[in-house]
Amino acid sequence: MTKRTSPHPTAHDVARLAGVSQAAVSRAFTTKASIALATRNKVFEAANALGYRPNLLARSLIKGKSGMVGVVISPLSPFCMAVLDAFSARLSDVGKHMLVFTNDGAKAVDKPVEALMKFRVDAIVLIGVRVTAKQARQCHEAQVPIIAFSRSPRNMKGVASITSDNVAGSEVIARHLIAQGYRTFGYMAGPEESKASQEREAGFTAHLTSLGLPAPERAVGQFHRAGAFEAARSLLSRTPRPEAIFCATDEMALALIEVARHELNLAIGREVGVAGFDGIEEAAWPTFDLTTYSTPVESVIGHLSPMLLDEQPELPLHTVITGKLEARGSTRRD
Amino acid sequence: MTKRTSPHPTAHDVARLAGVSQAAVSRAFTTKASIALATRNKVFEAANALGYRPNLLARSLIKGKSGMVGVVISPLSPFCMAVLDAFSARLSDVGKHMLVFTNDGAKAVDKPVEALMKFRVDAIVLIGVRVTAKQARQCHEAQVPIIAFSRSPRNMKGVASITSDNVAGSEVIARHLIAQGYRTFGYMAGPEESKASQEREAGFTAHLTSLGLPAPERAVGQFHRAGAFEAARSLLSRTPRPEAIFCATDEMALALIEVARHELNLAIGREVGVAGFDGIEEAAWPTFDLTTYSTPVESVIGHLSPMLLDEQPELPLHTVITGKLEARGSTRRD
DNA sequence: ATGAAAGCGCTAACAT
DNA sequence: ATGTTAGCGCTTTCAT
Repeated sequence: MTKRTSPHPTAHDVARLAGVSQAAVSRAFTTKASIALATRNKVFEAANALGYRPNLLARSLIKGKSGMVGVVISPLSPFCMAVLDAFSARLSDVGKHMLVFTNDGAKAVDKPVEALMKFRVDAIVLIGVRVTAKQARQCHEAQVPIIAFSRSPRNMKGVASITSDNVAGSEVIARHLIAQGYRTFGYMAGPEESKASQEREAGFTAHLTSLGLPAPERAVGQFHRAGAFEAARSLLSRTPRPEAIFCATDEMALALIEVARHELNLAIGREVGVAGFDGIEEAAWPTFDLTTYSTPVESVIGHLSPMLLDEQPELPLHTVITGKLEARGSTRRD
Repeated sequence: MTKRTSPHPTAHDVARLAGVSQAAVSRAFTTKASIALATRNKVFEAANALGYRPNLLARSLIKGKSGMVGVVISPLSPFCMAVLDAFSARLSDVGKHMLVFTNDGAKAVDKPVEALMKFRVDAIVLIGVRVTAKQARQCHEAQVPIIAFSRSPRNMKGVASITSDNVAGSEVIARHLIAQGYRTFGYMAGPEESKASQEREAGFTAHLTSLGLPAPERAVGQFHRAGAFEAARSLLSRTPRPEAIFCATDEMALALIEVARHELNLAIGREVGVAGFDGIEEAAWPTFDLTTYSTPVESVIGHLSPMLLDEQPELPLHTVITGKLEARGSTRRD
């Protein structure tokens, strides 16, 4: 078998070899098409001999949709990568495919989104990146649903969103920190324009002040390691030093732990409490043992999938995912 | 503007509005097509008003190639993720796109590869996954170049490959370990069928035995964290314990460090030397300070790109990338 | 420089 | 159940 002649044999080639019509070939490769078993077998045999593969581009052209989902993701974040992993697995389960762009964090993702539209993707998923309102409107007009996860403007026309319960989660962190005996606090923020960072700060601060405690010292860590190092140095060198520091992401919290330990020789937990947000794998590593408010990835994916499969883009517009406190050693004082 | 009527206006719609032929619209969107500036402007104006976007699926159908590169990647490895990041950036630079599949490590990736072929991807890149010889042959016959990076069988017809200099690098590690005063050794392997792990072990062992030293104790860590934990416990509890342990990947080395520190209370470097391979970011973190032989990602990408752009798939069949020893605290005895 | 016409490889009526 | 026909939205000769 496989004595191919052209690099990409067509349904026509197969039809000729099998002695059937080209349409029959099409049917043979379509589940639930009415075709006699005998013909189907003839077709498969011929197809096999030629190394035929249905051209999905042609199929997509007719169907008006490609079976591909566009993904734009900010590269360097571990949490986003975890979501991407899980999402990818989920997609192959339902026979869809992933057209992926990574985007340098800060700038808006209009260019990649534009490219995705030209490929007629069935939907666009934004992971940890922002899109402009203009672009969002265009997607809406083209009837391409766009779903933003994490760090995205809410209430944008045509953009569904999935987020962690930033406010509530941060309040849980605050409560936990206080229960552990810490009394003065710091907050390490992401970029100022990040909705997620704003909400986490708000939830954290609100709980503190509601108890008559002072608002946290703050520094901006930009959601990445380099920025977090800077911010950590700033936060940890204030006098008096905050007794516990809440970082807007685990990734930044990890960086802070390293600065505290290796540059300032502080005992994590006892001399300075550290908490993060997201629940990335590394947080659970014994080395870090980081207290965090974790957003279960499976839950994110669980909410994502129906939005992609259903034809109604109007179902759950803004979903908030409830996470869970993971109390660990980084907030243990003794 | 943008008073769209259909969700996906076609070149025909634009032509009608602009009062030109449909072919003119096509030319307007083609660089280096002969078209009068005036017409082009009329077309752009109309296109803009309608929210027209050329359908790349249709274009691909004609051209016989899609402008997409297929990527199959094993999910959980940090090193592979780093390569993916860099590769993605490089691809957008040249206007190509990435159709991504992740694959549960162990099993062969024939299914994803098959799917990619149906989308008429221009090339397939395998990152840390293996493909069967049969599948490779089929790609070759379909004239879809396939490029394997890391962990892939060499000398497979139609498969170009890029690998680290596993043997030489591991020898460098051995030499370094000996120079630091370690005399008995352990090796943590990946899956037995992994070419990369085999080569790293061979290079390491060969150097030791050439010096009359005993071959290393070994355990299999499977290239992932869970496996590495097991292997680490096994390796570290042998009597006598190896003075230094070389792990086939940084990821596994990190796990070993955690076991040594937190389960066995060993001082890394002084009581047990640890070295890895790859040069992932985490290795440089102060907490780990892991000695490793690093493969520069930029170099990988640098070799990958020409294979994708050139039309000759016959240029550099098997590329070996030279890395560099990063000597750090995890192999300092004092 | 521009339009008319012929496909790219496939699916989806419509016949039979 | 099967063949025939007409497109999907675009690029590309070929005329003009």
